Amino acid sequence: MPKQTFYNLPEDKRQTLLYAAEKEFSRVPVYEASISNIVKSAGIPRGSFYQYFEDKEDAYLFLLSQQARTRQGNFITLLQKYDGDLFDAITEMYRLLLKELPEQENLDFLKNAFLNMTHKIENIFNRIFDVNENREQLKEISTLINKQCLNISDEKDLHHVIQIITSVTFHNLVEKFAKEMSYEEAMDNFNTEMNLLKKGLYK
Amino acid sequence: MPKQTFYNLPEDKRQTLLYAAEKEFSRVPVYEASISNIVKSAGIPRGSFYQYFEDKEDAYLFLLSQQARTRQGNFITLLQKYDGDLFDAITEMYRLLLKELPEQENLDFLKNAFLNMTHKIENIFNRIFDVNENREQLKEISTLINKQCLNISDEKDLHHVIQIITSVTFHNLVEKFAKEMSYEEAMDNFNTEMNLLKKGLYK
DNA sequence: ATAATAAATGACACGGTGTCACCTGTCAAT
DNA sequence: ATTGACAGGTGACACCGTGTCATTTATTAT
Repeated sequence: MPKQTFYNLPEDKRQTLLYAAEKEFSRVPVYEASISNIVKSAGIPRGSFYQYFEDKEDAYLFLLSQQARTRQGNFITLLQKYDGDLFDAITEMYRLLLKELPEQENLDFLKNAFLNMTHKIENIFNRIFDVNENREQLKEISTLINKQCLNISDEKDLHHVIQIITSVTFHNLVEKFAKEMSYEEAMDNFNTEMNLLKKGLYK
Repeated sequence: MPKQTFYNLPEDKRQTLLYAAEKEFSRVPVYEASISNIVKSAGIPRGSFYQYFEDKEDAYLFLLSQQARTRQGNFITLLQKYDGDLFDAITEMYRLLLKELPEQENLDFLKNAFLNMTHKIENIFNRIFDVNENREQLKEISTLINKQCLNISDEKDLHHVIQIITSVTFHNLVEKFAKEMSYEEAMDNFNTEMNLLKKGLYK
């Protein structure tokens, strides 16, 4: 959290600083961003930055959550609009996000936020469950899975199902570590989610 | 990718170096890890490190993929064991992973790998779709959603469904950026996955 | 024995971080 | 008007990490 001094700042100076920070975080991912660039661009001395923020991350998370907050509320509204259809609401939300993105001046900022290491790790994770190593394997898997599955009609669907399961598994794993869950807790969550997924896909 | 010189190294020296790197990446997340510590711990001069690897990330990704590779093959075997039941296979895989984790000497390494920034960003992302702001909202959402949904019986399930959708959405978003997909491509993928999810949950 | 090639080495230039002793401006009390 | 106290401003500095490169050393081929 920014320090009190940050909030005591006159509006224009605060905006200048935030703008400089956003510019820097748009240029490169957080871990490559430098405070030196921010203060240079904002025209404030180095020491002042530390008067306002704990460190680089502090400023970054403030910006991120500030941007997130502007989207608050949308979801409920959309849910009402689509009469409780969760998927229609979320699809609309996703669509809006993608649609607005190219026009958004903070596109690079968001891009960096989402790319930030994550995809590298997900790629590695995908490798653990890699089923695309060669066509033979995929055929084999397809045959095996079709014994059980109702809804997977073609290869594209199979790929997507694996995507879904991978991302949910990944999410569970990250959550387990982040919230320091016990083995039992983690398995319990995982099973609940897998069962929900299962219902839709099985004979 | 490590350079050729790395592979030319005598086995014991290579192991010492890898061990030192793993130790450092277990101590802190990649972006905090330092080459200085690795070379000090491995007892090699700084310049040598750059003889073997491009940079820190290079060594890190090598270690990660090396560890991932040891799990290769498991998945197909499990799939056969469970006669093509995708969920049983993946659940078993997850279970094994969690079960083995505490005994694994590289626990901290894996922990850092999964925590590495990701959860911070996911948390922010969750905030965008935040439906847990207050009980009232959750009730409201629950009522709305139950008009459409078949399988969500209690609040816990609702929470998990939202988790699933969030993580799939998140995954799609990261993928879109990582693979520089067009709007159409991204929406297409997203819709396919949402439809697969939908089938299981709707009246 | 010699040349050629590959690898090893560590000092160094560069750039970034966070701190701290000191400076400045403001404002209430005298 | 003067003082002191205090919040905030400032930038030089100590420290640490990166990647490079000229030089040295080892290895191999001729």
